[in-house]
Amino acid sequence: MDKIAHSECNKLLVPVRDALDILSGKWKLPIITTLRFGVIRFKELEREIPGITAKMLSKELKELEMNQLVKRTVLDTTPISVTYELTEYGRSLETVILELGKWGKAHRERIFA
Amino acid sequence: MDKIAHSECNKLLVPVRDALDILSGKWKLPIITTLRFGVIRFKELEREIPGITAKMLSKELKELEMNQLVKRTVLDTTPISVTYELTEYGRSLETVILELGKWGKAHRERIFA
DNA sequence: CAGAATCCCTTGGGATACTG
DNA sequence: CAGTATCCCAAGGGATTCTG
Repeated sequence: MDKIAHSECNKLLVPVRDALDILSGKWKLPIITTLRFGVIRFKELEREIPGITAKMLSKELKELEMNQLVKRTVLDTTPISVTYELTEYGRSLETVILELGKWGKAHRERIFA
Repeated sequence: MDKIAHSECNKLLVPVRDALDILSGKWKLPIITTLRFGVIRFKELEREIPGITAKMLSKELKELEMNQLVKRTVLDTTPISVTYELTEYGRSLETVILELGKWGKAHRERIFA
């Protein structure tokens, strides 16, 4: 257990934390997976994700947009409507989510057995 | 956006959440990556992970042990010492952590550019 | 040494009401 | 419709003290 180990350890840890932060929280995952189905309006998202409040939805979408994972589009209707969709980049999360799901599925089977 | 979509969505979501829960929190990741270096005693872990308190270390190790990721061994010394190590199963997390790290690294480069 | 117990503060997130 | 503002509560986690 030396200092070298630590600095290498941290080099690994920081990006892992970055990825984890993006997926963390109660609602990021439901929002992302719902957006996999296409271009969806705010209200529609709110209805599709049981239990979420407008406040949380708005806040999480803003974060996802800042991370370039989601694209926000304002439509000039009356009243206005706003749509959200995954960016091409956002879809790159699919791999890592699938990997998490694979491990989680195996884990679940192992623990309940 | 129909009901079918939702039930399939949830089938995916639950295991992903399971995996995420295991990695979540401030200290699980540092603990796991530190344990990659071998069999380590409680106090030594506490020293190796800057900022962690005994309370948090104890609590997180207990959770990891419950999930069969970590093995706890009590040594009959005076005073007693307790060692922790990753189980073979615990090492299976490496793949998913690496996957997260890969995405996180690319993301970091994308955002700061 | 290896923790458990206690106290306290900060953060995540819910409920409700309001606005352009 | 698409949010924002405010208030509030529960959980996560830190500091300190205590024990076998």
